[in-house]
Amino acid sequence: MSQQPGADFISRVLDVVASIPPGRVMTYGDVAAALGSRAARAVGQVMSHYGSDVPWWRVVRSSGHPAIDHEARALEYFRAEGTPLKWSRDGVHRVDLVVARYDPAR
DNA sequence: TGGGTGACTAAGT
DNA sequence: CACTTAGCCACCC
Repeated sequence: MSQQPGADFISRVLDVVASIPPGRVMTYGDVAAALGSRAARAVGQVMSHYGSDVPWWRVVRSSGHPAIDHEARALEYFRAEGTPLKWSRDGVHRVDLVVARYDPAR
């Protein structure tokens, strides 16, 4: 009990994402885990509908790829924030999770 | 109440 | 690492 007013799944997801510092990233699974759930997909759903008010680019997939169909937009933020990046031969960019992964509990 | 959807993840190839 | 298949969870109609 003791859930704060309006503290439903959506509000908590947005709160966690907003807590990610610049230059760092979290995976969808990590955000879900921070909420005590495994609903990585549900996190993505929330981002797609409510992510416009939070740094959604700081949430990436387990492989370090940014949100599907938003890679180009995310790249601009990554470069501006100095997020550690790695590149594939085709010019496909991806976050270096080894360096940039952020754990709110640590 | 039940079924479909998706800005996902893990495991196998 | 890339692609494919199956499993998951919360949301919406």
